[in-house]
Amino acid sequence: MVRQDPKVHGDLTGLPVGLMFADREDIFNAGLHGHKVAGIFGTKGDGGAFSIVLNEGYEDDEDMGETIIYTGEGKGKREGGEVCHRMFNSGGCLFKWKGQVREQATRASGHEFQWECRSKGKSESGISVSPLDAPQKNVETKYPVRVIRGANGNTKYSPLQGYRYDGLYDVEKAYIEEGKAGFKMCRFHLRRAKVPLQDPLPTHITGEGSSDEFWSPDGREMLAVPKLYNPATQTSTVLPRTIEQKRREITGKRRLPASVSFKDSM
DNA sequence: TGCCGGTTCTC
DNA sequence: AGAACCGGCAC
Repeated sequence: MVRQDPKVHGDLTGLPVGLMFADREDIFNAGLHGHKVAGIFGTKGDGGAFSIVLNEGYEDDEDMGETIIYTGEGKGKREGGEVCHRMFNSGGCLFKWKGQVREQATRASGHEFQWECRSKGKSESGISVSPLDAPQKNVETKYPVRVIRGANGNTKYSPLQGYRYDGLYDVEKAYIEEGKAGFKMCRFHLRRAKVPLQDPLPTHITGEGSSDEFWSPDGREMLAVPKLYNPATQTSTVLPRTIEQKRREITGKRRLPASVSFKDSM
């Protein structure tokens, strides 16, 4: 298997906008994103992040298509020096504390532990965000980041299954702010890059996700069915019919707000 | 939904 | 060694 170097700023050859991936492993094997779990790949030393995966890991995320507010994890130190921070798959309720993940996670379901963390971990000096501060470097270097959206997202810009490469975004701002769970969070304002000229952002026709028409990756026509990339063969194929059914199942489980209307999605 | 094993990267 | 927007399966 030929895996492209993920430590490249910008597009990768043969991986156009709109291309779908089955899971994080395929994204990794293609070289589009250099981590199998983490959402941000790249460090300050790399000149900034190379790519990010947007998959609704944090409740503070806001995805507006052309613009994105991406929320990295906040981390703070308590007075005693213990480090506590919010875990990515937590729904904002679980915490990791001095390696005692499970036990503390259970305790963290109560308000007391949350308060203990948030109240003691506020000082700016106590905030450690590496490597989540990588996008701050992108603001300086102007390097865009590759954005991959996952199906856990809850907007009309999210794929209905798997993951999709949505092209390059510029990092306009990067700062630290207190998130909804009371932690200092790294927040990045992303805007879809104009240069180089990119294919249109793949978007559902309806806000309900009842249609799966995406823009084609190479042209300007609409595709009835998106293409799935196989890193092993380095080929992309139209998704088979059986997955079409699965897609409908996923569609039924989507948590799109009732306020989303057809008009909103245009 | 919750628990837990596993992989890759960076320090 | 520690941390990260997985993935799978049990309950």
